Parts: sequence; structure tokens; C-alpha cells
Amino acid sequence: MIRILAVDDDLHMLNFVSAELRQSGYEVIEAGSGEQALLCLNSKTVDLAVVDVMMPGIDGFELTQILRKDYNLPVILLTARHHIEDKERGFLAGSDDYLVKPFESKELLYRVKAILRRYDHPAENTLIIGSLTIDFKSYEVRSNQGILLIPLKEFELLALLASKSRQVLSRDLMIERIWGIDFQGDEQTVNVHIKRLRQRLERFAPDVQIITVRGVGYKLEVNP
Amino acid sequence: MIRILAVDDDLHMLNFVSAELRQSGYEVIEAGSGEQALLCLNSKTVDLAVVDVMMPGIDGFELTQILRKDYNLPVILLTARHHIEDKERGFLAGSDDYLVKPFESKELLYRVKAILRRYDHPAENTLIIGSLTIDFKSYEVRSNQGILLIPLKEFELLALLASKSRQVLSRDLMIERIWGIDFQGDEQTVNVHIKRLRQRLERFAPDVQIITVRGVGYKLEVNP
DNA sequence: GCTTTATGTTATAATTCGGGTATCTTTTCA
DNA sequence: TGAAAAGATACCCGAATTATAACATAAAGC
Repeated sequence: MIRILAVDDDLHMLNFVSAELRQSGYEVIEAGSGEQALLCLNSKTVDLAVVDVMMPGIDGFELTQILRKDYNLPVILLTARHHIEDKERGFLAGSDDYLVKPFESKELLYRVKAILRRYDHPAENTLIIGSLTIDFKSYEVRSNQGILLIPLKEFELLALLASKSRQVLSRDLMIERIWGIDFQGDEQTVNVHIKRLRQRLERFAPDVQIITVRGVGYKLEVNP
Repeated sequence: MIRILAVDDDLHMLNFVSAELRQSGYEVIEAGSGEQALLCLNSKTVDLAVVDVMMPGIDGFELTQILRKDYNLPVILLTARHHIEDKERGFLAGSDDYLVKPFESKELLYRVKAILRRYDHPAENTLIIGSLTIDFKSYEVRSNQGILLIPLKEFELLALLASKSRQVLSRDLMIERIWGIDFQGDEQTVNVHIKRLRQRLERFAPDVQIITVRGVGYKLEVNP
């Protein structure tokens, strides 16, 4: 099931959008504000976001930036105006598409489809990285050495690193994604978990390595 | 260099499109018909296609289908009409986006960028300068000699110089951009980092050189 | 209820960077 | 030509960053 996050402070519009999307077989999560949208993402994974530009608090541009950067989500922006400057801001923020209200529902659906088609949708249950297979459903990690059951936090850390393999992720980002925005603890926590994960990988999948980039964060690399 | 295939039987429009794209730094290959477009693809690889709908022979819809299916190319369709049926046909054929003529050139450019980004096109996260590739996501520098991991400050310095290659940058500017406005230290610091960077490049990418412009600053140059 | 495991904290060790400084080299121009 | 300025180079060392280990709870399993 493909899950779409719809964000709009205008309830009327929000209902319209989600009704149309649901009718086409998508699962829709509704959020009345940018803040609420981010909360939703902590508990649910989604495949695409449809976001209104004009909102109090975190506005559409800001939200788009966060969704693209931290969650790697495709975004369709909705706006009442169609000034070129708005489009410029939207695309700069990283939106994938831009719809001017009022629009026909078909228009929205086509654009949703086009984007999902392009994201060739690896929302599967497993992720293969080097000799490792990470199974999100069973929370297992497999390699040619067998099945490894690892603690949740380490699993999440590995999954996060693997989902953005080769990219350096900051400790900050990891904490936000794994522990949540309101985690009180230290960044040292990440270091410790990295250490534990490394120990496991060392024996279990020596070709997968966690590289430290001093001053920035960590990344996952696969050696030949 | 990102290469875009522009297809239109209307030469006036074709010139407009390719001029705009070229001005933004893309390499453009022009084709006056669908048939010609397919011919081009035999000799050149391209990253994206901008296709007019109304063409004699193979029309835009048909071409889109072929490009998507056989070449896995993203496609932006251009049309004079904006009937919803046309958009429907376009999206069904597999286009990624749809622009109605007349459109502003910026509109086209944003959509091109958005699509390339959607494809997670390497060009969006990397800077290529001579034999070097600077990867901002992995903080790696690659050349035909392999992968180089360099300290953060040197990486930032290289990235800055590369992003403005051939332009002379003052030490002042570099400090402001890399260390921040409130850096207390000496301009000598820059010299030292330049020295270190030079040593690295010497072995790793001899075609890329940091030139001193006495009394002004440094610039990056690529030798043939 | 006892043992084991998970997870965060704290303390300490290890490492690497990055900036300072001293000295040598080159350039410039009086 | 030679003194002064700018830059290159070599080296040092403190401090910020990260790694590691040991510990303390809490949760889960038996």
C-alpha cells in the first residue's frame, strides 16, 4: 500500500485532496500543519507528500526542505498563487512538482503517479547492502554467515545508514530520526551505538564498514 | 556535463528551448523529429528529454513511450493545448512532467532541475573539476586514482575553490565562508591549508592546480 | 526471582586536526 | 641591487573529536 502524507491547514482542501487520493487507492495520512506532519513521520513511513504552501508555523517551503533533506521524500506543493517567484522558491526548496489551486483532481493524480513511477519505489521490506540483507519486517540482518538478530537501536542505526549508504549522516540527524526530536541525551550515545554496530559487522559482514568523517558524522561503505 | 535531448518540429521553439537550457549549463542535442531523436540516441547518451507533443511522424506521446520503455529516460512534454485529455495521454505514455506553451523559461528550468534531482542525479550532489569529482554527500574526492578522504577544512576549501573555479578568491572570503565571520585567527591559516591541499592534489589530480595570485588570493585551474 | 540483554551515561584513553609560529623563498619595487 | 612584503614550507602542540571501556538501570526472558 502506498502511503501519502497530505498537509494543509485548510480543512476543506485537505479533505478534498485526501478523498481524491483515497479514491485512487492510496492510503492517506492527514496533517493540519507542518509540525503535525513531522510528528506523523516519526510513527509512520510514507512514500510521498502533498503540501500546501501557505500555512501558519512551518510553511510549505520550510516543510519541503525538511522532507527532502531528512526524509528523502518526494513533495508536491499546492499553492493558490501562481507567481513565478513562488515556483522558484518551491523548486529551490526541493519540491518535485507544483500545482496551482484550483486544479482538477485528475491533474493531481497524474502528477502523483508520475512521481511515484519515477521513484522506483524501493519501499520493499528488505534492503541489500554488500553481503548484508536488512529485513525491515522481521528486524533481521542476514548475510552468508547466517541470521543476525541485533538490538533495535542498532538495527535502526544500520537501516538508516544503509538507506543512505555512502552518504555522511550527522549524529544530529540520526538522533532525530531514531530517537525522535525530543531526545534529551548526548551525541555520545550515537558513538557508542556505532561502536557496538561496528563490532558486530566486523565479524558478520567485513565488507560493510562504518566510516567516521570527523566533524561531520558517519557513513556506510561497502568494500569490494 | 548533463545532456538534454530537445525534440520539436517547430524550429523556432526548438531554438528557444535549447538556448535556455544551454544558458543554464546543460549540453543540448537538438532533434527536429521523433525519428531524428531516436537516431541521436544511438550515438549519444542523454540524461533527460524535452519533447513537443505535436509532431508529424512519431508524435510526442509515442516518442515518450519509447524513451521511457527502451531508454529509461525522464521526459518533459510540451504542448500548445492544455486539455486535460492531453495531460492524461502524456502521463499515461510515461512523461514525468508536462508544460503548456507558452511557458516562461524559468518554469522549464525548474522542472528540469526537479526531475534531475528526483533521479538523484549525481550531478546534483557532485562537482566535477578536471579529473576530480567532489562529492558533497559522501565527503569524498574521487579521481581516476581512486578515492581520497581528506580532512574537513581542506575539503571545504577545495569545494569552495572548485565551485568558483578560475575565479580568484581572497583569503578573507575563504575565511568568512569556511570558518565563519567570527574567526579570530590569522590569514596565514589559509596559506597552510592551501599548502596541504596542494600536496594532496599533486599526487592525486595533477591536472588540477591551485594558483597563487599575489596580493589577491588563490584560484583553481585545470590544465589540459 | 534470578539471569540475561538492551540501552544510555560517564569516565578515560587515543587520535586527529587545525592553527600558530618560525624560517626560508620568491616577488616587487624603490 | 637589495630591502621589504608576500607567500611557501616545516614543524609543533593543544584541544576538540572520537573510541573504548566500565558502569548503571531498565526491560525482557526463563
